[in-house]
Amino acid sequence: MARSDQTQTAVLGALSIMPMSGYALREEIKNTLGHFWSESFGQIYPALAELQRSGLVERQGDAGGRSSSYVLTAAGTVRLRELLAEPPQQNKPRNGVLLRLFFGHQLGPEACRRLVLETRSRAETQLAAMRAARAELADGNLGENSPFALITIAAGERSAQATIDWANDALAILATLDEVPATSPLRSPPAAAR
Amino acid sequence: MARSDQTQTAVLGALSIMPMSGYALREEIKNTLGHFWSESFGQIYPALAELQRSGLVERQGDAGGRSSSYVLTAAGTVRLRELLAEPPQQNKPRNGVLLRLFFGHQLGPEACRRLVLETRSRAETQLAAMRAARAELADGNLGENSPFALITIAAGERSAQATIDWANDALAILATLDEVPATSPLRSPPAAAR
DNA sequence: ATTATTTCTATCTACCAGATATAAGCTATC
DNA sequence: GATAGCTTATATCTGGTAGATAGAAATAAT
Repeated sequence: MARSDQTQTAVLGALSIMPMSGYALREEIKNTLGHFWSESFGQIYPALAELQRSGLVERQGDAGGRSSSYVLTAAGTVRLRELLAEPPQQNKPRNGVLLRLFFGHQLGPEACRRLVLETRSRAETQLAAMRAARAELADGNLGENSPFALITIAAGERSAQATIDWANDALAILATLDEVPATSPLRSPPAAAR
Repeated sequence: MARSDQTQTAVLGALSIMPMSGYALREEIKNTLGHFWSESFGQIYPALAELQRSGLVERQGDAGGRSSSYVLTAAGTVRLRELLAEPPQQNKPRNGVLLRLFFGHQLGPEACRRLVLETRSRAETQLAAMRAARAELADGNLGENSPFALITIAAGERSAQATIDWANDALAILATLDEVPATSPLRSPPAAAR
């Protein structure tokens, strides 16, 4: 599955729920799929052009002018199912917090602590947002998509909770560090072992 | 923090542990930091060139020839601490599994189940790898870095466990779906609500 | 010694993320 | 009710990155 196909999948999927303009696509993806997916204009507009050329999508409303929205064609629906059936490609991990903590010996224990606390705080915010989304879903807004949306919300909750638990693990480990005064964090530490 | 600075941070950090060639850097980053960080040649070599120009890193061994390794200079160590102190930038989420499940109505319940099972299986593998890494760490390989490495391993464990728990949630939700026969997954479903 | 094969190192290209530009509606003030 | 300023909506542009590919050195095989 080529890289850009991933964007096509998201765009076709969103249009399968409701016709939208390119701008609206970005907004919807950000708001509804935001906690596990993201697209930028630079991906969406080329993808729409390509999809239109292939007849998977049609432009509706005053062309040339603005606020033209795109609609899924029958071929587009078929293509969407094909794309969804392909194996997902996982993106490369890049966790800036863990990178900093791995080199925590250079950064110093206090800064490490702050980093962990901030991360925990963000995770708590996300957990609250997921619970709110779950409550809103219970009011029955999404029709047939509801159980599937629930699955993605559950993922957000589990992930946020795991981050909170890990933060507490990390704080405990950092606390044991302080007991041994060891090297001052701002002076040159000895060359690392190995 | 510019984007390429992220790579500089990883490169300087790795070199702070031991001098290495560009190729070895890639290997080390993949093996040791692999579960939360990744770099490609296309990032590492330009970063090394830039770091050398700025005097943060020096080329050691037979220049011109091969197997030249890079060493951190004193200025490089200072720079590394600066970079580590900057706020981490979080990368955009792109979870292909959740994307597919969100549009599960188009994909069909059976394919969804398979997707979840595969994800759980991968998470179990990762959990085992993390536990092995923790055991190896207990044998005392990394010197002063040990507690920090432990923190990143704990993150891997928590994350893997969360994925496993979520997979079980998801399977339960999918099971309730089957009870209502609803629409056949391969025939055109009615337009989604909203 | 010479060729084949693997490993190590570096460059090159198509594509993406985010910033920036442009256009359309909306509000307020005269 | 006209016009200037402001906000929202839409599209393009550019620097930078990922992964593929090329090239060089060493090792192994014959």
